[in-house]
Amino acid sequence: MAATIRDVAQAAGVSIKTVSNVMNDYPHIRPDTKQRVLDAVEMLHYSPNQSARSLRSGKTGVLGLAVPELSLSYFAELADAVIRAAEARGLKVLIEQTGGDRDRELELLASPRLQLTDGLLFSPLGMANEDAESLSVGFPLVLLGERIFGGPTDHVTMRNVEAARAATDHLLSKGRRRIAVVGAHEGEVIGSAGLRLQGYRNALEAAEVPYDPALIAHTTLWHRANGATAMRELLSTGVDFDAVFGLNDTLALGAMRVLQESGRRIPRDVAVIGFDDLDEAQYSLPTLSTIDPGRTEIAETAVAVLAERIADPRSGLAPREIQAQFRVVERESTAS
Amino acid sequence: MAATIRDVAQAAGVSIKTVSNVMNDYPHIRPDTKQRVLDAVEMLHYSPNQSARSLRSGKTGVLGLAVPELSLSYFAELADAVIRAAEARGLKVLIEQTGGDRDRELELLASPRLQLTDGLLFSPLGMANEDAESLSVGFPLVLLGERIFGGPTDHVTMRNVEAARAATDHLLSKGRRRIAVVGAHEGEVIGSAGLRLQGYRNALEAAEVPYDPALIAHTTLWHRANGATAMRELLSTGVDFDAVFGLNDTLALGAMRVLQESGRRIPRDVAVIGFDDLDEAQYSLPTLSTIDPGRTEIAETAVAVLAERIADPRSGLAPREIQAQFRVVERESTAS
DNA sequence: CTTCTTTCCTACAACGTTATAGACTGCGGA
DNA sequence: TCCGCAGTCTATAACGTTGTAGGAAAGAAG
Repeated sequence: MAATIRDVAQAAGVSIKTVSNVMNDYPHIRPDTKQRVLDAVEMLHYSPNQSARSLRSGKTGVLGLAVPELSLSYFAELADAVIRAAEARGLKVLIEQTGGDRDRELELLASPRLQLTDGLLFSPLGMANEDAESLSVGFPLVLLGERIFGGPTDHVTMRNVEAARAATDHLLSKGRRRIAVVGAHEGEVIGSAGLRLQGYRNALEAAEVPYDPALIAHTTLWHRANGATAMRELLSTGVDFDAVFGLNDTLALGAMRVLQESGRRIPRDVAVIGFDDLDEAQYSLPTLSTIDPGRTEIAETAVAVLAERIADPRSGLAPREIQAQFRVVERESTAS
Repeated sequence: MAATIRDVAQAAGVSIKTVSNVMNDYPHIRPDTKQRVLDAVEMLHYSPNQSARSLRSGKTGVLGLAVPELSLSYFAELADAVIRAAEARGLKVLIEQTGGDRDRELELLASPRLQLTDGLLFSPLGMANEDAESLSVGFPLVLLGERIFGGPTDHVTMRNVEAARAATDHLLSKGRRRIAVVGAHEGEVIGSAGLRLQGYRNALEAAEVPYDPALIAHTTLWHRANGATAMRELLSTGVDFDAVFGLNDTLALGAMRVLQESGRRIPRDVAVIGFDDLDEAQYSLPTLSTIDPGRTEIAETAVAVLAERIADPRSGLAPREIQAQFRVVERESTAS
C-alpha cells in the first residue's frame, strides 16, 4: 500500500538509486533532479521502509534496555535518562522488564528475541558475579548496576563504596554515632547492598566508631514496604540509634514513615539519609537527604559506550569499567 | 558474520525453505529431517534475522508507546503494565518520550521515525481536542488519556468524571463539606483536570453542597512541587476547608506535605484523597486514599485493541471508546 | 493397475532498501 | 585531437527471509 522507492523513482523519472541518494543526502545530485525527487516523495508521502534499511545495513537504530521493572522509581528515572541520551544520538530504545529474576535475565541474554536491536544496556538484579560468563554474547552489551564486576563487557556503574562512605561521613559530621542501616543483604559482598554496607563500615572505621551488627537491618527487596518492615523490626529490638542510612531512597522513605509513626522526630531524634536522589526525595516530609549517584551521567556514558561498540564491534578494546561522579545532597532529614 | 538460513541449509543438506519451515513449525517435515536441521541450527548458533523477517512479513512485533515522561510515576507504572501486556502477546515495546509538548507530539505522529513499529499507543498531554484530526495517521494508533475525545481512533481511557465524583462522595460520606481541589486547570473542560473537576462538581451538586471557587487551587503541571505550591497558596488565602481532593496522587502528596508542615493533622483536621493509586500512595505518612483508575485494565485493553487493529488494519470497524473500571481505595488519609 | 491425495521437499521469486560498478556528459590540459 | 577526471546518473546485485508453485515418493481409493 505504502509507496516504495520504486514508485518515487518512476514518478520523478529517475532510477531508484538516485532516490536513495537523495534520501541519504548524497552530495552529487543536480539541484533540479533533487527537487523532482523531493516533489515525488512529497506527493506520494513516501517514507523509507525501516526493515529494508535494517536488512541492508545490518543496523536498526534501536537499543535494548533491560531493567527489573519500571515501577521501581530508580529504573523509571534511569530509563528516562537513557531514552534522552539515545534520542540525542538518533537512537530509539526498546525496554524489557526482567522482574529482577535471574532465570529471566539469563534467558534474555541467550534469547534471539532482541534481534531487532543493535545492542543492549543490561541492568541485572538476579544474576551475580558467578554468572559473569553469560555476558559473553554475540552482540554489543553494556552492563549497568552493581551485581557483576570484572565481567567480559563494558560496565558503567556508580561509586557505591565511596558514595556510601560519603553518606555515612555526612551523618557522622552531624555528630551521629549510632547509625542504623536499612536494606542490607545477608552475606552479600558485591551488589549494591554489599558495596554500600562496605562504604558504611569504611566510614565508621575511619572515624573510629565501633561497628554494631545490631544496627544492621536486612531486607530481601528494596521496596518501600521493606524499608518500613525493617524499621519496625529494628524498633522492636529496642536498639538505640540516632541516624538511619537507607541503602536506597525508597527504603529510607519507608523507614522514615515508620519512625514518624513511632513518634520520633526527623532529624532531631533520628537523622535519615538515602541513596539514589529520586525525584520523590525532594518532596517527602521532611525532604530526604540522599546521594545523587550521577544517573544522567551513567545513562549518557552507557549509551555513548554502547554506540561506540556498535560502530566498531571488533575493536580489540578491552572491557572498560566506568564510574560516575556522585554527590551528597543535603536536605531536611539530616539538617543540623 | 552470523549464520544465515543458507548456512544452516547447507550444513543440514536441505533447502533453505525447509530450514524456514522448521523454524516456523510447519507440520509436514519428517522427524529425522527436522532433527538434522535443528542440529545444524544448534551447531551454528543460528537465529533468524528479524529485519529480514520484518521485511518479508511487513510486521516487526514491536509496539510504540509514547508518553510524556517516565519520571512521572503514573506513566512509569503505565509503561510497566503495557510492557507486561505486550509481552503476554509476544510483542515488544519501544518507548518515546514527548515531554508532554504539543509540538513534539504532533511531530511524532507525522514523523516516519516509528517505521519499525507495528502500531502506536499514544498518550498525549500537550495536544487538545482541536488536534484530533492529526490522529488520522497511516498506521494503527490507539489513543490513551483524557486530552482528546471523539477522535478518529480507538480510545482507551478511565472514567474520570465518575471516579472523581466517587472520590468526592467518599469525602462527603466522611462528613466533610468544605472540600478543596488541588490541580485544576483554568477554563479546561476536557482533559484530566477538567473532567475530574466536573466529577467533583457533580458530587457537590448531588449532595447539595455549594460550590465555592475559592476552594479550587490551580496549577499548570501535576508534579509534587505544584501540589505543594498550590496548597501553600490556598493556606495563605485563609480560606476554610476540611478536606482536599488532589486531582492526582502526586499533587495530593505534595499538598499533604505542606498541610503537615503547617501543623494540620491528616485526616483529623483535613482529609486528603488523590487519584491514580500510585505504588507510593501506600507508603506515604499517612497512607493516601485514592482512586485506582484501572491502570492494568487500561494497558491490557489498549494492547489488545491495538493488536486487533494491526491484525486487520482495513476492518471498517468504527473507532471505539473504552473505559476502564475504577475503584475507591480507602486508606489512612480519609479514615473516619 | 490407474488415479488421486497427502506428505515431504526444492527452486526461485519476491519484500524495499543500499552498494557496486560502470556509463555518459563536459571540461581542462597536453 | 585526445586523454583524464569530476560530476551525475543508472542497472543490477546483494541483504536474509517467507510465499508460491510445483515435483517426487508413498499411500489410498477406484
